[in-house]
Amino acid sequence: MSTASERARLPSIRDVARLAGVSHQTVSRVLNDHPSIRPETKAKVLDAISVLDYRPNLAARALVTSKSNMLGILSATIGEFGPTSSIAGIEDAAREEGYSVSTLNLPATSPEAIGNAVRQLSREQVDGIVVLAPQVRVFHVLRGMSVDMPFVTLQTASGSDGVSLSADQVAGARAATEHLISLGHSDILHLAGPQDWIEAESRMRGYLDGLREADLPTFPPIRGDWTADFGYFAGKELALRRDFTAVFAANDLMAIGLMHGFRDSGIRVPHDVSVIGFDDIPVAAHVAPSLSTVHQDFPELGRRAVRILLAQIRGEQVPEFGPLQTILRARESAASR
Amino acid sequence: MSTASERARLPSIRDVARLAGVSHQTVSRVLNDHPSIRPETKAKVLDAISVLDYRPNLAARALVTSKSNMLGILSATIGEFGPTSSIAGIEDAAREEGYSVSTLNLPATSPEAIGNAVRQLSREQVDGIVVLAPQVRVFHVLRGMSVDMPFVTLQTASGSDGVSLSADQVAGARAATEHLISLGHSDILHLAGPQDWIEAESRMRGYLDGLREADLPTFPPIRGDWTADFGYFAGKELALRRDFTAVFAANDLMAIGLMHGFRDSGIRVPHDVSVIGFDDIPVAAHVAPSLSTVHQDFPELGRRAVRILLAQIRGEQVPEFGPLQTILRARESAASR
DNA sequence: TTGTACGCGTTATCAA
DNA sequence: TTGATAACGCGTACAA
Repeated sequence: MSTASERARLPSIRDVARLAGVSHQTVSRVLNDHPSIRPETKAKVLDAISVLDYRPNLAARALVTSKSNMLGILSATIGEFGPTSSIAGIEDAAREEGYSVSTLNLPATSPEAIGNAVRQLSREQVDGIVVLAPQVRVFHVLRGMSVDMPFVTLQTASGSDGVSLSADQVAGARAATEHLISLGHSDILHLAGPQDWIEAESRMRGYLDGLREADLPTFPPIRGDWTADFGYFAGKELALRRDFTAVFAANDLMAIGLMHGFRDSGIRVPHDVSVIGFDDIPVAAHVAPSLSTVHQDFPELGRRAVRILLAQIRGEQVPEFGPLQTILRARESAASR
Repeated sequence: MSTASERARLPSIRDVARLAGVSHQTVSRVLNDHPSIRPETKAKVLDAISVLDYRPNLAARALVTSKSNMLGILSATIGEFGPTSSIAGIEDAAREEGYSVSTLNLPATSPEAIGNAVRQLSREQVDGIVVLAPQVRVFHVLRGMSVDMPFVTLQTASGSDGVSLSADQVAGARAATEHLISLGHSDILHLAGPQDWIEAESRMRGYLDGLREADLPTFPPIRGDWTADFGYFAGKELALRRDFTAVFAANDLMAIGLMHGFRDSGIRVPHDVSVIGFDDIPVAAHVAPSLSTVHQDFPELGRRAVRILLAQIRGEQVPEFGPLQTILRARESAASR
């Protein structure tokens, strides 16, 4: 039985050097692919490394280089499908590039909380931060506090000149709206996301653009909170006014709740009212009626964010991505009048 | 405009010492709450710290203490609701205790992949690991390779003597089964999770226990993959045999897909067949018919894991938690015959 | 109660 | 191509 106190010290670069019969500095050069090193020396060193199962101490390396090979994720989402999928993409892409990932969930979106979070991440020496904080205010606070570190936001706020990217939410929302229009609907409501959310704004804009283009009347949006529960209550409320034949919900969860509310109020979807959502969550195709929605590739978004961030960190040319395509998935919940 | 090259060096412990007129060691003592230090000295130091906005360099600290104040999460799940919610709980609890969190998604469950992942985390000097790798084989590999670090698994494999915890899956599954029995069903199928998954085994055992207790016939389980798509195809298949009146699906996603498959086959839920799921995902209450299921508190699971892990790391008494309660949520999809 | 000297494991600099 | 030496910022041991 080995106890903690007996635990042997891990081999250091000097142990490797001793075994290989070189200086520790030569070992360091091998580790960092330094060009000028004789092949046979390199072989000896690599040999010693594998014999000792040596692994460089990342803390020591971070100390001297003041680079941690670590990326931070600053997240202000609770566990929704989209952001969660993007985070997986971020982590995978980062690991592929040899970076580890430190995740931090914002407890609040107050400027102080954001400041603390960034400071914490900076204390951890992360080389860059990916921000998944879809609230507009987080975005502004971040810009205001002049973070001394490269960072990328996954959502594009309007008028942002910083580096950021996103799927083309506006186009997707517009496609959803146009789909409803093409089915013959002219009185289309929008069940929007919360006031402060960038995505909510984009999707609402797409909705407004679509209607305006078709010279159709717009309605003041209903402000939701992304949850299915809210959608349900909205459905019950909307059942009392019947001045519409279709609803575009800003996400699938609200759309599913909405259909439930309609169902409980005797409104049949799509017979009486058509519904379309956004995100294409895994159950969208399986609810009754199956939910028309707009698909987007969340993990790819995360991967792109990492590529941009790493380019910034390394001082390389920042890649230009076109907007990530969204795909309309027409299903049963939206039908012609 | 300040460029990277001009970026000032962050203040070090010596800068603080100089400003406070003490030695860097005294500053260190203040930072670590050393008992013997004169209040006025401490005040001077704290003052200097705030003037300089000094923050200790974590890499340097990690180097000298060989503790990183960082926890690792080893995850082998793709983005399902349960594990994702638990991860959020882990992160929050860890941050509250002053630990940062490094997440690593397993690309595969092969022994090599697991070994690499653990080594990577150990290179990062994490002080402990929370394992969310619900596959039995991951569990075994981990036990076999004698990890030189404290670790906790979120799932309890049968016969495990290591530290681990989980909600009482067996009891929950049994409650689900008994619910169906109490509704008058006697021919109850089980749509199980994948062979290798600990949760799948537990839920199946609960199913079997429930039926055996009631002296009812058991059926060979159908092995699914947790996805709604699989549930759908299972529904279409099962529609061809009508030797059952109820199905217990091992998770909500499969249950929802299953109901879809039944619907497409002309089988009405719950009129012809009752269905019950597991997990209580956010849409469960809103699909049609609303899905009976078993609720569990995933974030709390994560928090408990952190508490256990930290106790191990600190050499404290490891807290004993009772099994996390599961709660039956009876809804429309399961009805009496 | 405080300070000095040293070492943690690595990379950078300069000389050989 | 290689090696000696000096940092990096902090905590620990010991001395004052």
